[in-house]
Amino acid sequence: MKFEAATIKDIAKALGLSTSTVSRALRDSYEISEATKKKIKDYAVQINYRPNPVALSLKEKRTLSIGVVVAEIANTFFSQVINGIESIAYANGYNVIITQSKESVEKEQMILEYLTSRSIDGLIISVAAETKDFGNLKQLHEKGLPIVFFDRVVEDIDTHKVVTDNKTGVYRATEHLIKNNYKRIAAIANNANLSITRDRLAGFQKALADHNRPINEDYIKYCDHGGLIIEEVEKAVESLLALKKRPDALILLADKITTETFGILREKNIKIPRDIAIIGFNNSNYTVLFSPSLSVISQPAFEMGEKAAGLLLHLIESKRAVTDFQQECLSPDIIIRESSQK
Amino acid sequence: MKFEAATIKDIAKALGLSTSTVSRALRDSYEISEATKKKIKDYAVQINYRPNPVALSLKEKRTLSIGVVVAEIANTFFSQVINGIESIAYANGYNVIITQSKESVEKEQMILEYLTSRSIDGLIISVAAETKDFGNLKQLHEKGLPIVFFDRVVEDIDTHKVVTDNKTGVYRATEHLIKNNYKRIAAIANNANLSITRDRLAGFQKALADHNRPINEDYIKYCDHGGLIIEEVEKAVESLLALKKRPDALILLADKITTETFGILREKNIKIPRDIAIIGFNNSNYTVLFSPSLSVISQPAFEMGEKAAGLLLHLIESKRAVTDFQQECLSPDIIIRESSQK
DNA sequence: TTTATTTACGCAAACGTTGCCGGTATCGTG
DNA sequence: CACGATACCGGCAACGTTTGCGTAAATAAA
Repeated sequence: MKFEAATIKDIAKALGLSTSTVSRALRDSYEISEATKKKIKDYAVQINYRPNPVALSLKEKRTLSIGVVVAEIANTFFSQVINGIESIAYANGYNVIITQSKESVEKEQMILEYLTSRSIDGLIISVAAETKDFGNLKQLHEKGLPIVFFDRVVEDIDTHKVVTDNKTGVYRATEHLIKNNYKRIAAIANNANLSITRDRLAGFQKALADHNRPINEDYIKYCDHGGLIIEEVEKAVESLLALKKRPDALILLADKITTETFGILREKNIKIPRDIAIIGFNNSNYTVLFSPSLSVISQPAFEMGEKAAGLLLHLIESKRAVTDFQQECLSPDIIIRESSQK
Repeated sequence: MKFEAATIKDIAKALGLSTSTVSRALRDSYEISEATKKKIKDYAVQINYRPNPVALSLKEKRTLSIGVVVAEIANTFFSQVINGIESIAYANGYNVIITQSKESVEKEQMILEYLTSRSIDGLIISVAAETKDFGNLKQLHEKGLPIVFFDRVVEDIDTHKVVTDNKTGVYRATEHLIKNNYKRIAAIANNANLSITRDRLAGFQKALADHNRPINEDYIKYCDHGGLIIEEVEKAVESLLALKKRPDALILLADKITTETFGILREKNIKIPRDIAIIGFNNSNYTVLFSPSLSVISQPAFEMGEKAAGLLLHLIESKRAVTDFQQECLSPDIIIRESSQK
């Protein structure tokens, strides 16, 4: 099954002209007479001619498309970021290729392989939870591929980054729990590799320290796949519940972990917030419909996408190598609902 | 900022060979001596050579990528379908370009313009709610672009289609409401243009008829943007609530409409299911966490994606024009929870 | 009328790759 | 020793497009 489209050659042949004349006419060159231009343009419309972007890319060495790698598009946070990216990209004539790593280092590697072998002009990425070795990303960056990180950034690659102020966000959320008189606050975090995990835990521990609470390592659990595997969340929750001094509040440091923990606690018939209070990261607008309604730390996802795309386009279109990289840090919203107050 | 990658020419020049020799060596042609092959391959590894897919595409007239158009990736149903598509596509060496129409006919048009101007080998699409005129899709199809429809299909374009058995699903859901003794059952549907709207309403009306219930047009409301605009859902709900004979049950015929109606009713402090029962399409796994938990019609989304991708790849790779098109019809799951029974 | 300038177009190369058609050694066979 | 066969490699064209350069004809200036 073939899908043959009209080319500039077809037009040239049909009209007895050269391809260069046709090309120039379509681009409104002054070198072509009005009469010829009209003839060519009319015929182009008639046969519904579209320039071949593949040929253009080969010649211009650019594809006018940018690659986006997220953990999972079903995650509301990421889909909102993508919406932000698209809004800027489309407005500037760029297309967006969306891909998901599913938190897998192998899949991420595959995706990068495909995206970067010259089919994108730049990359916006939030790295997979599993990934420890950023050698290939670093290599791509050194070779000159414009990269912007968002959310989960790689600290030792020097480029633009867009993040939420995770530390402050978690600090305030923890403080909220403390002020509501919760005594034993535990945290379930994403993979310890991730920048967001470090920042969020830092906020958690600082809040505890500032309020003279002990920091107990037993009260911090990790889900290495960001909650993508339900069992790891179950294991984390159960090990917390099994503690002799059982926590009376949980702070959940990743979107998927938040909703899954909620589901697990309901399943176990543990009353929220009476038995255990919870607050956690989440960008879904469904959480208000939960029972009890869920207190969340919500990130300015759309804005993050816009910012990241803006920075990337700037990188792509700047003639000379950029050396002055910025780290945008946006404030999260803390939305207090029923799940975190008695 | 440039991102220059190694080419076959670079290898040829460095080793004093011709590009054709290098090309053949890399593809393990018998015409090249083992010694030369080794030299070339070693050097290729050393400079991290990757074939340029853009050049390949131009030459081979195929891109090994397929385009996917959905209404909104944030919609769980669509993201599950995408996961299904990806699983099949990747396994067959194809890449997937994900795009969203946001139910807008203009955006859909733009996307199709980009995707089809020779940068994809085939298309999987669920059309936007707004779209009435399928002329361009039809044209693309006639020109030979392999297309597979899923979910929202276009009846008068003859190609493979993958759908849920919407009529039966809604029939059974409506029957469930009837059996639970609900008397005045209303429906809120998506745009009347859509195939799914027709099928779902058909199931609704047949169930009513089969149980000797009157079919009242006032009890059917439409949201032309599939619930993407919250106000249209509010308007639909309010006009139903304003009826002298107010409905005691709602059946919601689109994913987004379901969750939004739920939110609106809660906002209005209308008790579910005491005041009004609801059941509706939705694929999110959060609905079980709602209060009350939500009864839903859930579609086999992942499987739909797999099927659609399989059919598309078959279309793409078949040598001769395919004329025998099939319509796969998968059964939905009806999950009864608290929101639809007293 | 001759010369200079403009107008309007064609030719060819290039982007990176593959494949067809060659060609030149080297080898084996008679 | 002559011949064909084989092994190994290069040249060229092509995919669709743009662009620098060349050039003929048409027009303007002298």
